[in-house]
Amino acid sequence: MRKETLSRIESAIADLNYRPNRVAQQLKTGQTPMLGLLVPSIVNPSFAALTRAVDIAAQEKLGYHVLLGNTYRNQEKEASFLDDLLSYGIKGVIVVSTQVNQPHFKAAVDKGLIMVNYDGRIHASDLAENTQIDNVSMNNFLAGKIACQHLLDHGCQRVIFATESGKIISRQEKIEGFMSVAPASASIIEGKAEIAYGDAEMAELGKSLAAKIVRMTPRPDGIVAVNDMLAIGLIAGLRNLNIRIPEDISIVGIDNISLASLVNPALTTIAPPITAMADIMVDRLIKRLADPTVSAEEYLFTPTLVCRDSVQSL
Amino acid sequence: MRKETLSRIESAIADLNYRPNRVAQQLKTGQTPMLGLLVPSIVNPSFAALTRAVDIAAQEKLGYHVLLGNTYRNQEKEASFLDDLLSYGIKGVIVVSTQVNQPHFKAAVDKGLIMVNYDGRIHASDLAENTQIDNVSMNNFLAGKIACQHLLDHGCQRVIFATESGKIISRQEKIEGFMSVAPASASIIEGKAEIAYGDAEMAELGKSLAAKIVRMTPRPDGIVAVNDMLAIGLIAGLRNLNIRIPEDISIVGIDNISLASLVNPALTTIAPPITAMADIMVDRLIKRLADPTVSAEEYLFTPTLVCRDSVQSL
DNA sequence: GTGAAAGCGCTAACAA
DNA sequence: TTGTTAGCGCTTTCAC
Repeated sequence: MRKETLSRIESAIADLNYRPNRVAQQLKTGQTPMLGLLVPSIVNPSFAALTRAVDIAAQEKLGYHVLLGNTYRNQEKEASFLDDLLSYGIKGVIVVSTQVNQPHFKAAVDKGLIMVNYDGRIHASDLAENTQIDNVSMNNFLAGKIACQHLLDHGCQRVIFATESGKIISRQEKIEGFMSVAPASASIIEGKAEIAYGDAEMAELGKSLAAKIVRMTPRPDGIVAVNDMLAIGLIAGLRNLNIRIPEDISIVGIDNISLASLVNPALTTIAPPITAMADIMVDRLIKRLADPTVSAEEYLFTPTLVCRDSVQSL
Repeated sequence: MRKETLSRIESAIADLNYRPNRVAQQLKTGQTPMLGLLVPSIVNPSFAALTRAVDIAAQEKLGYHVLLGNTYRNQEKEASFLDDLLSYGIKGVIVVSTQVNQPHFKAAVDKGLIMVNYDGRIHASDLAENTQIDNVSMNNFLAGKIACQHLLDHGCQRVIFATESGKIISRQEKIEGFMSVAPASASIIEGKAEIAYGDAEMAELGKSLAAKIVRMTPRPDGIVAVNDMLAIGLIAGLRNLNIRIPEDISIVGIDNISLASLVNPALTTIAPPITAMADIMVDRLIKRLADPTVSAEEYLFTPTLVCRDSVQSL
């Protein structure tokens, strides 16, 4: 166009203080720069950290905003959030720590939602084949294995795995990884948390498991906790019972939430690469939004050990 | 309408699997059931807790969704989020812990955004008069006063107030409340946190202040921390220096984040009534959205003491 | 290179 | 009580 025309337009824009109306834009094009993010509860520090990573990935590179949904592990809330996304014209959603092979998720996919599942709770292979949902998670087997191996390397003889009960796949895989290197005597200790979405229940469970652990004979000298919140509760509970950490018992968590560095002693843990994982999730969504024929895939990320002070030194 | 007509419509709805398109609805009516929420960082537990409270207030009662914006204390991000809200047609926003008398906020209000400020950083009186922004915060003076009084009641003789430096109004008021009941010898100890939006910097500051505190003569026996994260850092730092909490030094925080009950010893703190505060904020937004002539007001909420284990018993 | 017009899916006002 | 239509602000196609 002629630069004269351009400047005429630009002055009109300035004159009228014109801002394009995205709603009209969206009505016309069917596109909106938003993504949905469905988490059990934003108050859980590990979901908060993931939310930040997703927000940055979406916003920084693509100018997309993230519409957050808390499910509080309530199926109706899940279903209604998915419906709302669709009616807002938002077509991409990341679903966190939830079993996405349930009917309401399938229905949403059928209605056109592009979905990626983070930290899925069913076998990824089942997922991709049947449901066209991407799966992104850390290699949980490896996480359990690295954690256990670290304890063994630091002289632990009697290791156990502490977890909430319930057979979701990520827990199962962590346990298998743990068992793959643990001595035959190793055992699993578990209990049921009150509610499964909040922020403190997992730590409360840790406190109650601590009481069980001190009564074990022989007493364990190394614990892998299924996640950091549980590990933090374990530390608090064990210290209350006059167990020294790490002198008497070493503890390794999984997740590397920011709190891990703040507790006393600072928690040694296994860290998933959340920035990279968030990047991939947003990428996949954008890619499949642009071309819905792209098929779902599985992405497995390698976790790393973060050494702090909750494991006895050599 | 005739019930016959109604059923004809309903069967058509079912037939076509009809779902109203909110985007078109919004284009027509100019209304959308969404609110903006601008926080420094969702990873900070106290903002996460507030976000949950706002989400519940908006969703449960009104079916509104919340669009979350993280500013990371970056003015450009603030301004661009406000612009985005406007272009999405979202007209109500809650701005958290930010100085809303800055030009980009005023500009957004001029363009039609209805704003409420939570935990504002300027005098509420300045705000309401000039800018048509509601102000909702806890009575910070009272928080500081209650905290200090609790220490005195439990036999502390040499109390200090620990804070990040910088003269924002909420800090100032907490200090004034503290001073209103503290003995003349009481002092303020402060330091600069590295970054002001994250999750761990405040706790790091606490650790570094701990070193200063042990060197004070006479050594304090009671500390009010400006917020819980600082208090938690203080506890960690002081324990590393072999100070016993609460036997040697008692500590009171402010905020009552969920972590407060998890640290060792569990933190005694001052709790703002965030559910009630979130309810009022959403209410105000809805009310003023419906009738923009309603003028801005200030709401001051009374905090309560939550006793745990970080203050010596009598 | 520029301007005009149709239409996205809905609501609200009006006509039948 | 029911059916029709204009128009929200944009993008896209087409005519000029």
